[in-house]
Amino acid sequence: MAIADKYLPQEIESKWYDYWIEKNLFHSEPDAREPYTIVIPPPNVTGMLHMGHMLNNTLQDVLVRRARMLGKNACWVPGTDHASIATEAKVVAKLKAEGIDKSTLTREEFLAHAWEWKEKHGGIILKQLRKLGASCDWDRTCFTMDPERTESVISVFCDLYRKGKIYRGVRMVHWDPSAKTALSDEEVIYKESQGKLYYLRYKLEGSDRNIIVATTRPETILGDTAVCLNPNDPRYADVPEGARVIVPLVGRSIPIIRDEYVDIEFGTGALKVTPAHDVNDYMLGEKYGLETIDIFNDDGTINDKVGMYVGVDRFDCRKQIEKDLQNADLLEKTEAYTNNVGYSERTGVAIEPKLSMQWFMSMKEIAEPATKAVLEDIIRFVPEKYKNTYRHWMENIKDWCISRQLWWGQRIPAYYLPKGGYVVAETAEKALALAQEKTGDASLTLADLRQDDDVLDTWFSSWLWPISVFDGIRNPDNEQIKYYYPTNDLVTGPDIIFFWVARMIMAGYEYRGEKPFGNVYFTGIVRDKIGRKMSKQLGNSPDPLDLIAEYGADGVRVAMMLCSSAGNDLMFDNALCEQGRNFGNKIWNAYRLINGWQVDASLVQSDCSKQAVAWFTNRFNAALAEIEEDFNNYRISEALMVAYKLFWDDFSGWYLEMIKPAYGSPCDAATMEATKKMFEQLMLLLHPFMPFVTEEIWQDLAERKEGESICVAAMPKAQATDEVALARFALAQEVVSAVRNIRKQKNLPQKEALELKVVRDENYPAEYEAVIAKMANLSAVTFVTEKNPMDAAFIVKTTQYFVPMGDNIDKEAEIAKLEKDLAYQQGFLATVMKKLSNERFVSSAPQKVVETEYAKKRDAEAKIAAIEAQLQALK
RNA sequence: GGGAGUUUAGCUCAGCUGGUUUAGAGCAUCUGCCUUACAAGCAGAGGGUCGGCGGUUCGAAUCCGUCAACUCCCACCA
Repeated sequence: MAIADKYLPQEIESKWYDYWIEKNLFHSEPDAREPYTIVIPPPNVTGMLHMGHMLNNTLQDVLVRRARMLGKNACWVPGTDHASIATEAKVVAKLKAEGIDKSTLTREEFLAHAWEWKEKHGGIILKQLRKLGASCDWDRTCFTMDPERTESVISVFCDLYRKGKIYRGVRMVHWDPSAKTALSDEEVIYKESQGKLYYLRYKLEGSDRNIIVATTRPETILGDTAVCLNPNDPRYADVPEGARVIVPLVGRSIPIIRDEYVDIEFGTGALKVTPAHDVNDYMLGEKYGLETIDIFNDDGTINDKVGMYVGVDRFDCRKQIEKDLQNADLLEKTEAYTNNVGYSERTGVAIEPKLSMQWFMSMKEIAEPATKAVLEDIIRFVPEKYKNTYRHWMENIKDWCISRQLWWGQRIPAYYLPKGGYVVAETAEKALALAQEKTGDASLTLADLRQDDDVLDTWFSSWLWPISVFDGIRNPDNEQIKYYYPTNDLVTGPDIIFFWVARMIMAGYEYRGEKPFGNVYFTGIVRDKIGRKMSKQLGNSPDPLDLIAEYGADGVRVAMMLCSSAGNDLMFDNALCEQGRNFGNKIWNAYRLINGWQVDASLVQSDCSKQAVAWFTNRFNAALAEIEEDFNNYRISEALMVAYKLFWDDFSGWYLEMIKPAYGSPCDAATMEATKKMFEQLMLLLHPFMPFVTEEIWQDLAERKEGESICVAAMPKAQATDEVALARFALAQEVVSAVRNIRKQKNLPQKEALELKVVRDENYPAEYEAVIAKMANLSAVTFVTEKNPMDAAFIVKTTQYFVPMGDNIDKEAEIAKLEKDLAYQQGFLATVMKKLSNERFVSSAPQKVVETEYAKKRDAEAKIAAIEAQLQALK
């Protein structure tokens, strides 16, 4: 197979993905190896890949591919989430567009449409992940609403019910009038909204006096059942006990109550109490036995309880009431007011607090082991700062409203009896048996039972995900769950720490007695380059598939990794994709270079090549150690940057240039072999980041058998490095740079070989002389003892070097340069001396630190002496 | 209202338990090169009183206090 001249990622990427799938390289089954498991955060089944997914799944793939190459049995389980509210909303909208109203359909008819929609759009996102190179075990693809997962969810519901952890009751819940369902606390997003504060006149009965009440929601006066004053408010001290007021417009007489809950400072110190539509009012209502008047229909329009504004939407009603109050002279004034309003996370409409019958799960007890696990680092959060957030939420956890008034989802397995009461069971048949037992009526039939209409919160199925994907709920002792659980890493966004992460931990301890994962890596939010969150409305989010088409998946992956440090938001810029693609191009061309060399077996390896091989081997190991350390700390972008520089600067910029034969000349066998070996190692190292280009080259580097792949090749392990040798080589690199600099300044062509003279001392890297000679294009290196006035000079560490310039020397410029350097060295020496002349520093600083200061002093002094000698020679 | 975090070069970020040349990287910028692997490149250069002020210390980007700006989370007093 020949490598193409031009790097065209699109041409290799789909080829290798197909190969990996065909050879079943991502499939995992339990075996003797150590498992490495990740479960994917399941995206919405009908969703499309966005930049957040891109980031998240690239990270997971890097971790999984690396683990696989480290010899672990890597298993990445993919799947999708049924996303009940979001999906149901989409289906309702689609039906509406076709002229079908959901309310005209039966549950079964609606679900048929929903499944059809799911079949049509479902799983597109998983196809898109393949383009990215995601090495998921596709045979294991799960869906939160497939039969296995559904059965698990229902069995957990029944189990928790039997344990007394699930109960049903009327509570004030967050109501979404668009989706017409209750939501959990976590599904409400509070946003500052510009509104008005309305001052309404409530006429005191049997008096001319008005009590002025300030409210942001005048339409709720329809549901007012009291006005509350603070008992310590002197302004109302004269209002008699048992006094009543008239609700404006409505004309209803309601009592005045007194409670210290009311803030004297706010508004007029008088609060209208609407127990059906405000959480705090509800509590007051409970305390004082007030009537509750629910004035809204499920869709947020006014109902017929009061007989006014019937059928009017809540926001239209507010406007109308304002006018009507004004006309009736019951509106004292209005003023601008900013307050926090809750909105539905899914549909975006303003939440209505509403009293309703819902199912809840008590959380306090189940939260305890889960809190402990994170605080004691049994589960490690990366970055650690999220431990605080987690702890705070867990320690103040509230009961979870798990019922939703929707159809798309797992239907609650509660069955109501004809004469009241209900039973909970996994199946209708079991429910019937229970019902017969409970009522003592053996004649009951299935038709007599009515199943609860509600479905469960989507998170009530995804919280089981790390267990349910291995069937660990239904078959707790099966081989799969025993082998793969607990999983290793979870990669997700901090925005779902409560929705999902916390609850999975709780489910893990409740149903496995063990953590669900060892580490949680929290990604940041993908923003555009000026820091705005990427959103559809702003149109600032690139389509990941377009990016892949333009830059290749490897390039986009590199882009994502380059700008992501754990827990920090990342400013994404297309320029990063360019950088990623350029890196692929660099790798490609480096390979083309060595691939083009002829090997002459009779050639003896040059000194330069020998030195190059030894050095790069050393350098590679140093980088490898760094990368291992970075991975241990989940510093993925730093690991990539180390590998990037290793390949670009050290390997391509230095090593290849050192061993490169003259144009048209062959390479010796030893160097060629070593180079190919190193190239292969580099490909292995880079493979988790750039799976496609590395596979293409790896396949070409040697004869491979059918079915072999870099995916399952062994990752190199760091060997000991010789730091001293690396430091000595760095000196040689400095010499080369200095000579190049002289060339540049004197405008000398690269092709013209120069002579280098050295005042040799212990800091001259003689062992790399051949390298210096080749890289700086030197005709000869000679040793001298002093400077010739016609030489250009430079110093590396303490060693003086000269390049004869003939008549090309610019004395003034040389002097200026040397004097600048001298000033710097003198300044530096001064700071060192300041420390050393401080007695307290010498006596209290550690010996080692003092010694390095003395070493700096010696170096600086030697350098200054050398510069001064050169200056003198010039003058 | 409570809590957490951030602030280092034009941009994005490293800098881990204070001492390793008077602060690093990548990108961008500038200069010179179309040198037969790569112009998606090569060679070189410039660029920061580490948000402000104060303190601890022999020594502070690093620890403490304080102020400022920004971000996020939680709570939800109409």
